[in-house]
Amino acid sequence: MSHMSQDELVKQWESQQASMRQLLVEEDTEDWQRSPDFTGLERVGGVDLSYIKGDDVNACAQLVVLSYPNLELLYEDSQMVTLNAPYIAGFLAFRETPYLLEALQRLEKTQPNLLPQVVLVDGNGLFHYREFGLACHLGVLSGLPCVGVAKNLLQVQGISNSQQHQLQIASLQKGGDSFPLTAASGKVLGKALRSSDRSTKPVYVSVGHRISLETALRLTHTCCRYRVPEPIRQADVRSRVYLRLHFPAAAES
DNA sequence: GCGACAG
DNA sequence: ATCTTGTCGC
Repeated sequence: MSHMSQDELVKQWESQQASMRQLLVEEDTEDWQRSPDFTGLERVGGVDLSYIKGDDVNACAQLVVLSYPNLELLYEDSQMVTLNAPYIAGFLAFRETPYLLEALQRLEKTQPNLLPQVVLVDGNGLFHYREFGLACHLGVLSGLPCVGVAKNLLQVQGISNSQQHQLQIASLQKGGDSFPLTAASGKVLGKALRSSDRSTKPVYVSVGHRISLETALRLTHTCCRYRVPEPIRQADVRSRVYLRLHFPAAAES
């Protein structure tokens, strides 16, 4: 395994994505998802990894669980991890998923009553080269409903950061406004969402697993106090604080 | 060769 | 992802 070239590794990974892709569920499967006000939804998870500058292998994996709809912290877990896989665009999941899964498993083992009913993931879901981004990967392996929320546009399947795209962004008037991200095939892979009235730059929402795009969009919007939805923002903030606390010297060299 | 490249 | 201070506005 360690003698594999990056070329062979990528082929291996592509094949794994293709097989897991068949297990993906792109529709609502939960009762709360059908409710106009998400009645029955009480816990939303957020996951993220924070990195140390100039360090390719040490990172902090973070899971938070917030109450819904008040978005108050119910649970958090920070864990230093050693990364095995390199970052290659289109294969982020192979780098990060193992540690996010471990965090979910620790929670399931110790306080199963706090398991999130849906997880917001820092990265794309279906909006991906092969329609199987990090949020899909984590969703299929955990079995939990997942939503992908990316902060930057991934230019895939004919979708590009063109003048047309910029005009569409400019046309978003208020928080909750959105426009579809349509692949060359005609399939809508995700939506660009103006997440709050104050933010100009949209976030890119896509289906991870066991949720429809419309529901994913509505959920993401209702989780936004700022541009980045609160579960992901909290995971990001708290994992950074953890690194500062445990690796204060990591700011040198 | 040039531009893109989630995190 | 990470590097970083100030600045403008409410």
